[in-house]
Amino acid sequence: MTNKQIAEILEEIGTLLELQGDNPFKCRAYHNAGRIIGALTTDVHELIKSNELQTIKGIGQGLAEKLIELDSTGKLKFYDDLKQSVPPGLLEMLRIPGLGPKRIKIVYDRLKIKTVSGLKKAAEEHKLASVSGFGKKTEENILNGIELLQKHTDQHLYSEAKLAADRILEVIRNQRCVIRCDIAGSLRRRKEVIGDIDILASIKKGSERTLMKVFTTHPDVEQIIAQGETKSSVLLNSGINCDLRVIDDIEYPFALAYFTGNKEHNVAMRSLAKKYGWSLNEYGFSELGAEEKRGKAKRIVSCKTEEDVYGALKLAYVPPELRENMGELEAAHEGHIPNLVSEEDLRGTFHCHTTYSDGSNTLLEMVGAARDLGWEYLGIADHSKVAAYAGGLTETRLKQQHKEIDALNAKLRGFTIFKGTEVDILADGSLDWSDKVLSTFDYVVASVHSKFKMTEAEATKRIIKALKNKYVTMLGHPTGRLLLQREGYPVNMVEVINAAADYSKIIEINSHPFRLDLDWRLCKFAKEKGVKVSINPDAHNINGLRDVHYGVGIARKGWLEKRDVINTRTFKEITLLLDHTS
DNA sequence: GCCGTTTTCGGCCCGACTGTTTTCAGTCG
Repeated sequence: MTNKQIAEILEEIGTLLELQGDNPFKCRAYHNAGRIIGALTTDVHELIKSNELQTIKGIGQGLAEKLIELDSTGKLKFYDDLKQSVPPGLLEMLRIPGLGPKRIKIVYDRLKIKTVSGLKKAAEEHKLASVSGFGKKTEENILNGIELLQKHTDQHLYSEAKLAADRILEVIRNQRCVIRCDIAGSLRRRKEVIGDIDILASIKKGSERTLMKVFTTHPDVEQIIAQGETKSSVLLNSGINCDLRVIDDIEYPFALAYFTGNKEHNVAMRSLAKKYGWSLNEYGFSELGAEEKRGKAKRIVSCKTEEDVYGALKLAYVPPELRENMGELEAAHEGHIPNLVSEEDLRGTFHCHTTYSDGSNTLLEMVGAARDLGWEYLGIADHSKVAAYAGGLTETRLKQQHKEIDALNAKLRGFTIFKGTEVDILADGSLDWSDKVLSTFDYVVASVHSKFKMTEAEATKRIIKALKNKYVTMLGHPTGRLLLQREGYPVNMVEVINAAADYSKIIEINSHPFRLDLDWRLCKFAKEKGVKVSINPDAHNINGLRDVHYGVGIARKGWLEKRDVINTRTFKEITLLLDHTS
């Protein structure tokens, strides 16, 4: 059993105990343990073998015993019993914003409601308001919450979908009958949020059934939705739908382009083909007017790769990320496709938390992980003092952290740790650190973490006031939608970016879900205004560092060129950029 | 559940907000 699987079980135990109304500190102990195990770099199995499990802070005797049972038998009786006693629908109900374990327990105990649909019905029939502690407004909020939940239920983060898809792809690719195989669809275009996974494979003739069998019996498959010779659909245990399509190799580049999309890009490609007197579909180019049926139309242009398909239309290759019919075809025609940011370009990142505040890895561990990624620097930005919920630093702790950073920097060769902070922008737009404290940082990320129900004008004013502070380098998670399935505060990003340009501030982009489409447009506008962006994962552990690869910065690289992103510059240039804080 | 200890039991993160109450509980970050 992997650490990640163990971590998920511990987290779930914590949640189930909450739903049972167990001691909140006990619940927290399980959640803590889950987080800790999830961030470990050593396998739990190894720790058990070397008898070191209980040396980890947060793992005591009780948890150690459970982990040993889990490790040796692959099962945990305590967990299985717990699952039996809590209806699975209650876990689903927890995902409704504004509804927590206490109130779920109340509706379950009093009204015997154990599913989201049951809850919805009860709210619609105003049965909830009769329960003490519930009122009209709560009913409305629950209904709104359910609507929001259902709207996003079929959406998945790029990072999660990519991991799930890679596991399938690896198996398919290794089949002897497979000639070529790729991820297509929105996942290939690296959309921040995707609906389902599309996989395309070309195979040797006659092996369709074999491959479909391999696909539908993959260990990650939870349910087969459809199984045919050219297309099969499954539901993965990650909750994501996955389609596999099989085609002849000669059609591969056309099919790959077709199934990658997006739709608007495909339409534009087809109308361009028309200008050359051709018709383009997922099987190839054919003479206009001769597109009776697949295989019958004469293939008039032979293409081995997607590059050939674009080339046939006198276009430079368009990277999947840009295929949105947002001007990329014109750019490809003129040979102006931008030099996009890639993972290899990243030299470091600025928004990282450690155990000094709410991170789950130590400074040293974070630095080690960054070096393993081949980076040249890491910026540490732990929370400021008002963020007590996130273990915000006191000035004493801050001094201690700076001392530790200085000592490490003195030892490290070819690597630099930057002293940063994620300072709270307080309700009135002032900052949570004094100018004196702010002057001790290499850079300052300023973020809003409180009073989310602001009007757009209030939020914008608050942020712009913070940007005026001469010590602020960067605006943290700017678009104000902090969490999955939860509304944040509206911000007038046009005004904010204009202010960022006026005060030469950097705008951070990162992988917070459901605000990423906004970030994409934001990046484009920022570029036009000459505002630099910084690709930051808002990492809370060493695994989070890698999220930068999945985050908007890379995922939706869009028109972002290397020169527009500070993290991709050489170390020397970054220090220059940071200089304006001093 | 864990942790730390003046060692076997008491404390465990806190402030804002909301909607329900009539002084507070639940939820959130």
